[in-house]
Amino acid sequence: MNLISTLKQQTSNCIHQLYGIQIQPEQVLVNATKPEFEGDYTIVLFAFVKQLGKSPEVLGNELGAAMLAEMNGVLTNFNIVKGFLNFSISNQFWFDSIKNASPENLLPINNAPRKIMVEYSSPNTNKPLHLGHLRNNFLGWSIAEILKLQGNEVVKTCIVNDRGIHICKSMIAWQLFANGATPSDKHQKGDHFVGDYYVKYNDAYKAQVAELVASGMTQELAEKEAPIQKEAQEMLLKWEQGDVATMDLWKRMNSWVYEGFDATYKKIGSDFAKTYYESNTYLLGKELVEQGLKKKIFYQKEDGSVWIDLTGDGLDEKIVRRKDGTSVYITQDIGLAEVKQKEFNTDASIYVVGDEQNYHFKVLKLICQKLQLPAADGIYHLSYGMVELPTGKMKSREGTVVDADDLVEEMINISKVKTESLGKVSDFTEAQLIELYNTIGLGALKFFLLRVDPKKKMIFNPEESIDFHGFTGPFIQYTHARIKSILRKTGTGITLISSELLPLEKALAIELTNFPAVINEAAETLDPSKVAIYTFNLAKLFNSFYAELSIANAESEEKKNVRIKLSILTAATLQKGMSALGIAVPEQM
RNA sequence: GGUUCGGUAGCUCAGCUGGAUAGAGCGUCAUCCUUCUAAGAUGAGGGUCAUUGGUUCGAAUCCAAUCCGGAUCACCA
Repeated sequence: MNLISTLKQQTSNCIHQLYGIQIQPEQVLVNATKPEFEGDYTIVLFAFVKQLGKSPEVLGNELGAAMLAEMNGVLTNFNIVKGFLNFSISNQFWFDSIKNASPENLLPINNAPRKIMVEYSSPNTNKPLHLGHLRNNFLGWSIAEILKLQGNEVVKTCIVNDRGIHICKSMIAWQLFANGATPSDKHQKGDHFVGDYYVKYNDAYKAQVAELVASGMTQELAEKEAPIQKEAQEMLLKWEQGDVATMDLWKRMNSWVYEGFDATYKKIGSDFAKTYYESNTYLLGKELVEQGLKKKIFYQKEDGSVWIDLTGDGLDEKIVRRKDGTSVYITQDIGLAEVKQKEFNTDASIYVVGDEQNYHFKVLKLICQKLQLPAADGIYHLSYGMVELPTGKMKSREGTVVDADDLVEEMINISKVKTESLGKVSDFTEAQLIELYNTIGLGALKFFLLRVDPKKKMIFNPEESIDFHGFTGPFIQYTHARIKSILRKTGTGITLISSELLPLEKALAIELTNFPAVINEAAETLDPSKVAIYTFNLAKLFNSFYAELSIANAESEEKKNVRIKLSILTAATLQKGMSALGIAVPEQM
């Protein structure tokens, strides 16, 4: 148990002993004492003043004395300022915490590990990945890692939206405009190649609509009647009927896309225990719709389409099968939920999907519950905000998307230029340099996307390149490399006897003990930004410590050893924290 | 219009289970490399916490109303 929990528990115990009143430990507010006051931790007394009928002064003195007796050796002193009870922690306590800690025991202890699925990435096969997908991929990966660090078993999965009208659009455009060209003919990544035909489809569609409107048709009707649109719809129908030629083209174009995706995934470090394809799950979805229809959970309209009425739950009516019998988005997600649960039998299933689909997941969970699927209660939507440009939302049709591959490449290039200009790695081999540029470039990008609260939308300005100073990945990577450099010189074989800690040493010791709590909090709130902020603060604190106090030339051997141990622990904690964000830390940079 | 998320320094964001004088980073200005990696450190400057009202010993934080912005309420996925 960490010190803060102990303090809460003891406060609860002491109040019970003194006044016979039960206060839950969670109700006790323990803060780090503000620097301008004496002490390390503060208990806020106001909350109990009324309940106990004591003045803050009296309560503080009685409680303080009781706590001091109870936690003899840990607490050395207390003082009261207004309603704040400040405790000083003994030097020995912090010294022991440094002494007993090691890179192997940094993580929280989990007595009730769970099996959790994290589904993320979920691309469509009609366009390449963009900046928004990167946020998704990094978030999904990071959440999985954080849950693992917390001691859970994690299964990473991906659902590929490989079917549907949007794929048919690319296919139609390819048939019409490609003259049989392939990605290798054009020296293009397959996902980019196919994405270009999706754009071509939209251009053609727009042109046809404009033409029809010019000939006197209403906009609304023109949008329905555009010939290319009808072709796409027919193709979807043919696809669902298993038409051989259509299936062949579909498989061929998808294989191009997958090649492209694989290259990107490899570069950014995304991986999956299992990849699902919507083309495989939608049929089960249709089957579940059939069952739901029999159980009268769904109902059929006159035109043959199937619906569920969720107005009783404060939502709307929702279609689950079209009148032509084809399935919609939610149909396949119902099937997928069932398939995943059968295959992995997880306690919870986290879907990393943008907040534009909040409604969809509300509906999905509700339908699964009504169908009494075992997966239903474990469904959790990790909703994240869109990445926007200063000019507004990214729109593929208007050419304002930031392409994932381009951005990654650019980041790696910038890190190369910066590294070369600093000239600190002249002893690296060519292969080591390439690895380093990747580590720093991706580190900057991942940290940038993970450092903000997932649920908030964020703004990315392509004009201003992502920073390498301050609250950034490279700053933390640099701090790590710097520590490693020092440790290479000082060695790490040390024995700690005792030492009076200086303020900066103590501050570092305190911050280090917070790591398990941070991991737990990030895991519970599914929020990697908590880890990003913590690692940044730790690195910053170390840098102040480093600037102020010499490690190799410390005042005494004992001091030197304490600082080496603090350095070892800081480096290990930074490494673990960054790994939770999917970011590697170099030994030298 | 319903639902929902947000509005904190010039910019990007923390802080939100109510607690002491609201914090970082970037940018601006100033200082520090013959001494462990300056991708660093130290300091200065910068705020009607959208607005109004309420709850309370105490509100950026909770409640209500209003204003502004996003998402969604699709037979797109």
